[in-house]
Amino acid sequence: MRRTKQREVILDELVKLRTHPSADELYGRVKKRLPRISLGTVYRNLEILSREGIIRRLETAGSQRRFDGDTGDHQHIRCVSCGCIDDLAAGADRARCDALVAKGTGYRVLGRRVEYLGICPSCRKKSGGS
Amino acid sequence: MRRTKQREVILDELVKLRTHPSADELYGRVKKRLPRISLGTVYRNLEILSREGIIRRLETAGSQRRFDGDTGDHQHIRCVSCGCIDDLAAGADRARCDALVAKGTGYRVLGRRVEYLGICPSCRKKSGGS
DNA sequence: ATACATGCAAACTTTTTGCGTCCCC
DNA sequence: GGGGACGCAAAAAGTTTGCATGTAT
Repeated sequence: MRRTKQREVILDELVKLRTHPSADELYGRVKKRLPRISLGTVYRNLEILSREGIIRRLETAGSQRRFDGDTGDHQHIRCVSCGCIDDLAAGADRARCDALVAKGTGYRVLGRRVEYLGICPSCRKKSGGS
Repeated sequence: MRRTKQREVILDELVKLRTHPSADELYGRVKKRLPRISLGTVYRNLEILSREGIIRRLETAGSQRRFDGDTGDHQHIRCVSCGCIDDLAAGADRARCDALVAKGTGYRVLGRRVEYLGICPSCRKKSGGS
């Protein structure tokens, strides 16, 4: 992967932002340092960096995709009112965990969303994966 | 809420589909029964029905929004290969639960995604909610 | 009768892509 | 020097909206 000024600044801004920005929030930040950068370049680099495992593409709801410069194992908590996303430490317990999360983040916890990820039976058949 | 043929057919198709369709998959189905219906009507009704709590708008990743005719408490499992989404019974345990889910669904379970939902401190301040 | 819903098309938002030029290795 | 990356602009893809007309209550 080639090292360009644009890629470097995009990564730098993403890592230091900690707010899980969307592509064009990040574009706004980066443009202050590289006024001639294009939004397409931001998208292309976010795509490449996440494919390489250097950043993480968040799988959250909402109309825009969000990105995270922290690839460590952690979950998120999202405000249903303003949509902001904060980090949560990796471990998690269950019912009583809500209280811990609330205490740790200051959020009023309304619920949690759990979605399993896997390979469905028909895709397993196609690719032969066990 | 007024009872129209369009709304009725959209709801009927969504409830019987069980595949968590996107708006335009549903549009395709509904159009077989009401050939003159427009995609805009499908979107408008999905919005109204979910606002009324009659259907559920799924908060999953992916570029398209998906809808669920089953509003009962349950989670989902999604195939990272083809993107299909299946239902999961409400309860869930943890590590050993992966095996149960795998056995129950036939999926190869790769992981789970947990995201808490709540009201962030700054929104709590604004609306005064405890 | 009238307020709400529909069909259609245009507008919007977010993301992707084609193309000619540029620059990192 | 060559291939990946860039900027720009157009295209895609998904969703929302304005408006004139239709229809459920």
